[in-house]
Amino acid sequence: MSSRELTPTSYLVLGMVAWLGPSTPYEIKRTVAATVGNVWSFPHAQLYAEPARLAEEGLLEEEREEGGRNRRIYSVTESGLEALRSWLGQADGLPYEYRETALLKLFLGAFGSAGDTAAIARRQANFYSKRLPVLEAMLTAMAEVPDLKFCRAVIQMVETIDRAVLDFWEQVAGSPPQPPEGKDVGASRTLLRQYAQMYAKMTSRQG
Amino acid sequence: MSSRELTPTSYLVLGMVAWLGPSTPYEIKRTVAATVGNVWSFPHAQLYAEPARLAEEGLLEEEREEGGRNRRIYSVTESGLEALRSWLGQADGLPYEYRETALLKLFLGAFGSAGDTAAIARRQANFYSKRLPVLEAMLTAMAEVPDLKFCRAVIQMVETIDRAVLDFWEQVAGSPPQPPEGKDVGASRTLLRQYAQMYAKMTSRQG
DNA sequence: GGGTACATGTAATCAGTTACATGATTTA
DNA sequence: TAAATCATGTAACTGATTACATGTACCC
Repeated sequence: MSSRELTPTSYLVLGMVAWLGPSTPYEIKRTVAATVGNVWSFPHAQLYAEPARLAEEGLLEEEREEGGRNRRIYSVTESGLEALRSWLGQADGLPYEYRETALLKLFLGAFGSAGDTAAIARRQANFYSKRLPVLEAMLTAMAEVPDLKFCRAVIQMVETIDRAVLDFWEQVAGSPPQPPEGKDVGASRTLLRQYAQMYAKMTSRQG
Repeated sequence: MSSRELTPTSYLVLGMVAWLGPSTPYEIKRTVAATVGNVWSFPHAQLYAEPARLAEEGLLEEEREEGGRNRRIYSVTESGLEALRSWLGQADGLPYEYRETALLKLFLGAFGSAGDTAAIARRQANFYSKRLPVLEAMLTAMAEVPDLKFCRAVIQMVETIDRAVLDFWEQVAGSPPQPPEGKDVGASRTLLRQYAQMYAKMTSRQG
C-alpha cells in the first residue's frame, strides 16, 4: 500500500501511539520530549505531519474528537504494529550522529579570537552540568517502576553521554587550544591536507 | 548582500576553505570526512551545493580550473572570514543532538521479540569497538604535531563519546530489558503518561 | 479579568538526502 | 585492458525547520 521508506520519525510515532494507546499529536510530542527528545529533537510540526502520513498508509487510524477541540486521535493498526516489529527485528547497525555547533566552533577555533573557545566550552559545560541532576532525579524516580525500564534506559543513555561530554568541555575550558599568532595558517594548511589523506587511506582499505 | 541565515554547514565550508586555502569541493569533503564527519555526516552533494551558495553571497570566490577536469576552486573572501569570526565569537550554547536509530529501537524494545534489543546492542558495541583503535592511532600520530591541535581536539571528542557509548551498549547487551510477557502494555501505558507529565513539570517551571 | 503558558494546528520554504551519471586514475 | 575505486558533478524529491495563527486553560 505504502511506497515510501519509513523514517526514524515514522517508527517513533508508530511506537509512541502503540505505547500510549489512542493519542493526540500533542501527547506524542510531550512523551517524546520527556524521553528521546532530550537528545534527538523532533519539532512539533513533524509530530503533527507524520501521523497524518501514517494514517494515509494504513499504519495508523485517525478519528476526530466529537465537539470540543475536535482533536485528531490516532491508534495503531495491525499492519502498523507489524511494521514496527519488523523494524525492531533488524539490527542494521548505523553509527550515531552527534551534532553540536560548539564542536564545529572548537574545530575552527583557529580563526577566532583568543578567549572564544574557552567561552564556548564553559557555556556547554554549564548547560550539561545543569541537566545532569535533573536526569538523575528522573532515574531514581523510575528505578522503582519496572514498567518504565525502556524509558529509563533512554534516560540512562542521555546521562551517560552528558557525563562524557560535560567532562570533555570542562577539560577544553581548562586548557583551550589557542589560535596561532598572526593568523599564520600556512603551516597547518599542508599538514591538514596530509592528515586527511592519511585518514582516507587508513579507513578505506586496511590500515 | 545575503539574506539567508547561514547554517552550520555554511560555516564548516567557510572554515575548511579558510584553512585549506583554495580548494575544490572534493578536498573539503575529504577533510570533513577525516574530522567532524566521523560523527556529523555531511553528504557530498551538500559540500558541492554549499560553496556555490556562499560564492553567490560573496563569502567565497569561485574560479574554474583551466583545462583538465575544469574543477571549481574556492577561496575565502574578506567578508567570508569576517562572517566566520563573528560566528566563532558567539557562545550561543545549544546542546548537542544525538541521533542513533538503535536508541529508538531500545526505547521501543517492548514491542519487539525477546532477542532483538541484545542483538542491536551488540551490533552497536561492535562498531564502536572497532572504531576506537583507529581513533587512538590518529590521536597518537597527531600528538607530535602542535599545528593539528584543533583537529586533534575533534578526534578527542569523538573518542570520548565513542567510549561512553560503547560502554553503554555493552551494558545493554549484557542485561537487556526484556519485553513484557503477553504484550501487556496496559500497565506501562498510564505510567508513561504520568512520567511525561511529571517531566514536563520538572523542566518547565522550577523542580 | 488580564496575562502567560499550554495546546493545536497549517503553510511555505529550503536544506538535506538519495539517486543518477560519468570522467579519471589506479591496480590487478 | 578490464575492473574497481576515486573524483566530480546535477536533478529531483521530501522531510524538516521556521513562521504564522489561534484557541483554551490556568494563575495572579
